Amino acid sequence: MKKNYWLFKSEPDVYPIEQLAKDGSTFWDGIRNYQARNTLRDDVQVGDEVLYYHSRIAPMAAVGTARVVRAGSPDPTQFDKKSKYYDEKASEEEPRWYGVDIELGEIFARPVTLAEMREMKALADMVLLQKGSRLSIQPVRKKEWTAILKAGRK
DNA sequence: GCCAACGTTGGC
DNA sequence: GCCAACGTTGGC
Repeated sequence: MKKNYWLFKSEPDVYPIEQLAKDGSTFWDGIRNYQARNTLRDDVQVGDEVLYYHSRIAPMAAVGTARVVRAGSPDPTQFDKKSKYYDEKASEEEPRWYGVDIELGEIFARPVTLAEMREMKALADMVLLQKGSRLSIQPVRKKEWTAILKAGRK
C-alpha cells in the first residue's frame, strides 16, 4: 500500500512532542472535527508518516515526525463522562470520534517555524499555509514532507 | 490579549 | 434547508 503523509497539530501545553518522546507512543485522542475524524477513520494507515506541528503557542513550528502504528479506532474519551471530550451523542455501538496510535519518529535538530515554511517554495500549496486553514489533521504531499525534513535536519 | 475565520448548533 | 448566533481556533 502506498504510504501517505499527514500533519498533526498539537498544542504544546497539552501534548508537546517531548511528551511523545517520553511515552514512546500514544493514542491521538480529542479530535472533534468531522473532516479530521473522517481522515483518521478512513485514510490514515499503519506505516504512514506524520509531521508533528506545534500550534497556538510560539514558536509555532514543525518539530518532528511520528509514525502511525495503529489505524483508526474509536476514541475512548467520547464515552468518558469525566473527560472534557465526552460526547453524550456517541455510543459504543455507534462511535462518533476516532483516533490513531502513533509513535515518535524523530525530533528535528531544529524546529521549522511557520514563518520559515511560508518562505519555502516547495510548500506554496501546503494545506497548513492556506488562509483560514484550521484542520488539525491534514494531508501533506511527499515533496512538502521532504522539504520540511531537510530543513529540520540541518 | 485580540480578532478574524471557521465549524457547529438550533430556531424557524 | 437556511442562516444567525455562538464557541473555538490560530496567527499575530
